[in-house]
Order: sequence, then C-alpha cells, then structure tokens
Amino acid sequence: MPVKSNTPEEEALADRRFRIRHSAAHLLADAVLEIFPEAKYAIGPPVETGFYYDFDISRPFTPDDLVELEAVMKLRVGEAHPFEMSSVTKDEARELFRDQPYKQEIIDELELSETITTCKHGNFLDLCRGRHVEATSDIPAFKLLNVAGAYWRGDESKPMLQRIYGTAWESKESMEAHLSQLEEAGKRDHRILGRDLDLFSHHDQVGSGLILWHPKGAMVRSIMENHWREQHINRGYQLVYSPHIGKSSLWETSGHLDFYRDSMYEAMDVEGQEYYAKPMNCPFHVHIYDSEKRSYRELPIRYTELGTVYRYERSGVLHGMLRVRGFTQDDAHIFCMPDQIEDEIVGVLDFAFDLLSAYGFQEYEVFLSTRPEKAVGELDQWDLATNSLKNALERRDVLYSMDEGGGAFYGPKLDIKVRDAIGRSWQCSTIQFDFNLPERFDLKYVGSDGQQHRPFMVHRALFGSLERFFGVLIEHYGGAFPMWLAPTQAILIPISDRHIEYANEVQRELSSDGLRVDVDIRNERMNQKIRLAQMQKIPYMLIVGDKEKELGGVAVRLRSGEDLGIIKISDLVARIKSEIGNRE
RNA sequence: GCCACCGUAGCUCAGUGGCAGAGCAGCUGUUUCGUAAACAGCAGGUCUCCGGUUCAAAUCCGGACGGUGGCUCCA
Repeated sequence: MPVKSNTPEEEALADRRFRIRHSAAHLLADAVLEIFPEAKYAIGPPVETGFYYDFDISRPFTPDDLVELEAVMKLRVGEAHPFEMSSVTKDEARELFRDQPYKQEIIDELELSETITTCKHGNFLDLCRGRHVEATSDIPAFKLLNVAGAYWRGDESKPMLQRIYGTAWESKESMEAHLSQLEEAGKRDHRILGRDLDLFSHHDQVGSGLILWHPKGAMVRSIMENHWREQHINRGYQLVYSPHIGKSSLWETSGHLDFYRDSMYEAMDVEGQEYYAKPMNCPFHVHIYDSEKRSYRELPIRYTELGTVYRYERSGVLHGMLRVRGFTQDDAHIFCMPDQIEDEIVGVLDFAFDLLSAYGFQEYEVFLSTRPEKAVGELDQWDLATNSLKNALERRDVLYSMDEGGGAFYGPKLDIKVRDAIGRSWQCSTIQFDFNLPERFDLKYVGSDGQQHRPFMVHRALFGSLERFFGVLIEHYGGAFPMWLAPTQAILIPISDRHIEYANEVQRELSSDGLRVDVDIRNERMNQKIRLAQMQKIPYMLIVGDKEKELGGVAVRLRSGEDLGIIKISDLVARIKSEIGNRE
C-alpha cells in the first residue's frame, strides 16, 4: 500500500544523481561569475530532479543569459576540471570569501568545532560540504530551465535573489525521459483540461481563487459527493451542515482570531455585530457536540460535513483549483474517549485508503508530525495521541516518515500523500488531534464514573478539499475520467440525418438505465463527430448507421481507439454497468 | 504580498508609433457522409482598465486589475 523503501541499487543511483546535480550547481555559479563578475553567489543545492543556485545581481537574468550560461557550463565540462575539496579554518574561510556577503553569513553561523570545507574546480571556489562527482566532465547531461525570484534564506524580510533552476542527469536518455515527463505533466494541466473539457472556470469579475463549476465538472463533483456521503454513513458518521459565517465571539473563543486572523477575511457588520466568513468548520461542529450533555455511551461521535470555507491567500500563491480562496473541505470531527482513540485512528486510516483507492491511487506516503516547541495541551496527552497514531500505522503495516516537531500547536497529525499516474505526490488526507478547542469550548462528557471528562477531538479530511482533489484527479486521469465519474459516459454518433431518430431511441433506452448519454445531432460528418468525442475523452462512442439500426445495436468505439464492432443494446448496458461497478 | 515575465475575437496566436489580422470555435446555407477536422458565406474587438507622452498609441511611460513561473505559506 505505501511506497516501498529503496533497494541498494536505487540508493546508489540517488547518490550519483545527488553528486551530479550538486556538481552542476557549482558549474552554474562558475558560469555566472564568469559572465557577471560582480554577481554575489548565495547557495546552490541539488533538488528532487535537478539543482538551483541563488545570485544577487544588479539585473535579472533573461532567457538569453541562460543560453549563454549553459554554453560556458558545457565548456567547463569539456575542460574536465577535477573537484578538489579542502579544509580551512573559519578565519581562512572569511578571507577566501571576503567579497561574498552571503558566504560570510553562512560562515558566521558555522560552529567553531565544525570543519569548514571548500570545493574548487578550475578557478572557481565555493564553500561546500561536499559530495561531488570526480570532475566536471562527469556531468553527462544537464539543462538550465528557468529563472525565479527567491528570498535569501526563504525569508521575505531578506533580499530577493535571482534563482536559476536546472536539471541534471546521469545520461542523456534519463534527461530526455524527465523532460518528456514534464511535457506530459504539461498536457495534463488541470487548468487547460478544465477549460477544454468545460469542467470549471474563473472570472475576473468574480474574483481570483474563486471557482465556477460548469455542468460537467459539477456532475463529476456530485458523483464524488454522493459516493463520499454513502461511505460516511456506512462508517458511522453523522452528516451535519453549518453556516458560512459566524459572529466574532465564536472566533474569539475558538482562538481563530488570535492565531488564524491573517488567513481570514475582514469582518462584515450585521446590525452592529461583527461576523466573519468561516475559515474552518470546527467551531460549528463543536457547538453541535455541546448542544446537549453528552454521555460516554454516545462516544465516539463522528460529525461530517462538506463544508465550504474561505481563506485569504496571497494572490501570488493561487493556482487553478489546487490553491484557491473558497473551497469545500470534506471535514469531519471525531469526539471520543482516550481508550477509543487508537481504534478511531485505525478506522480513519482504513477509510482513507479505501476511499483514495476508489480513485485509482495505489501508492501513498504517510507523514507523522509530532509536538512543536510552542504547543498547548498536557505532555502525557500528546504522548498518548502520538502513540495512538503510531500504533494505528503499525497495526495496518503502513510505512511512514516522522516529521519531528512538525505538528500543529494544538496536536500531532498524520498526513497522507497520494502518488498519481505519472509519479507525482499530492497531499490529500490529514488526521489531526486537537487539544485546544475542547479546552476553549470547555467540552465534556459524563463518564461511567459519573464524573465530567474532557473528550479527545480529532479533525480529519480525506479528499482534503474537493477543489484540490478534483484538480489532482484531472491530472491523474489526464482528463479521461473512468466510467463511473465520466460526465458523459457515451455519445451516440448518427452517421447521417436519417439515423438521428434511432440514435434518440437508443439514448432514451440507455438513459432509462441511468447512464449519461448524449447524441451528436450536429450537421457534421461522422469523422468530425468522432474527433470531438475523442477530444472530450468520452469513454464510449456509439456509431449508428443503417447496419446498426437494422440489427438493433450500436457500433462501439472506445476512446482508446479500439473498435468493438456492433454490440446489442442490452449487452452494452451490462458492459457499462460492470465498468461502473468496478470503478474502471 | 515579493521578484521576473505576460494580458490583442470564446480558444491558440500574428501584428515594434500611421486603416485591427489568421486558424479553430460560433451562426447561415450547401452536403447526408462508416471510425480523429466536408465546402461556402457571415458575424465576432473600448487591443484588460485608468491616466500620461505624441499630430497620431495595441505598440512608448506610470498606475490598477488579472494571469504564469518561483519564494513564503498551505487543503
């Protein structure tokens, strides 16, 4: 279920790539200094599929500069300079990099006990802790890709540097494969498919980060929602609904106005009272819990809602459906007793993997985040919660990575990332403990001992948000939704006008079986109709002409291009229904 | 928000100071066709918006809004 750990061969390749990319970064800095001697160089690490290097330079780099820089780098590869590491003292390092303020800053932060190492190739020297290839000639393939601004140390109060991104590989073939994967990812871009398939749009006049769901996108969403709702009811969740706004006192009690205000929209005045658009659903669910005295016999209580929230996101971070300002979380809050926690977590894990696998996700990465420095709640509660997360993962044999100190201030959490059809990871599900809200709202239940107790509270979302998950799905499927999700499952293509009547007849029959079927009655040739259906990625094209009408069937073409020949209507219905049932 | 780039018809894009363009999509007609684009005609624009320079601005300058790639943050 989760991704497997690496074999020794994979580890060796990863190490080689690290060295190649790190070395390529040195070549880049070398080239930049050659062409722009006044440039200050900052840092240049290897990253997942390449490397980057940050520079402070009087004018931004242009695409033409990249071409020139690449040429210098190629020259260095040809010159076959060895990479030579040496150790220096802190004072020597300061002297070597006396004109380089960013290097000085790094040197200042190094402990005295640490060995400071430098790396030299040709005339270029960099502060560097190492792992390179032998010589500049050992970089078989690289390419500079783009330029972007990046804050020094990722801190927006610090100066903005110019970052050059590149990619580097152990062979030309691997690089070509990577570049064509980028191209493939480009073709799957949900923003483009969203328009081409008429799924959703944005409009200037509506506002950035706000989605308009068109009928086809809304059809897919409503199928997802129905399936989701059914699953939740089966698993003992209770559906709730809550409003989109709430009074300031609610957000004061919840603490959102203290801790989350930057992400909330300004208050609106209603008869002298301040109301806020909700950035989260939890305070409402908490009040439903608190609407009567709760007994231990009622627990666990699981409330769930497709709750639409509004969060202020800075304009630069908005991205299609993946990062928006108004979105619908598939939220749930579980209230339970300490001894129920572990089973609840196991239940959520099973649910998450089950739901995600319905969408064709088979590989996951799981991250467990523990207590940060600043946190609320008792230590023993944190331990109990963290251990129950660990135990649940172990009971289900799920491999996971630890993110020590990466939890929220109010509780530890589990995040699940899915791996999509072309190998990219997307954060979806999250399971978070909350020691803060039960305290702030003074939540209680009466235990078997007749005493008042504080319940544990767990937030969880499986899709994360419908907008984001839908965007991921579009890219995962490349727009070709499986039968159960396809907004149009089949399209009838009459060969000439005289076949329209029969096509309509077949459509009525298929529709009465609950299938989503259109008829292309445009005055166009069959080829044109097939072309449109192909581009719309409709699973089944049903061609009807004289032969089909006579035999009482349809000629079936799949979007893969496969021609199934003439099939009887009843057989077709059975076939489609079986695909829907299997979520193929 | 910050850095860079971009904004011309529904979409993709030409047009570097002198009459606003093409392909696809749309509409009308002709055609009635066997597995990825029939043919013809028509229509479609405040060149994102506001201001400035100029005899003259899609084009040059400033600002706003929107988008793209990153940074920070995150569902």
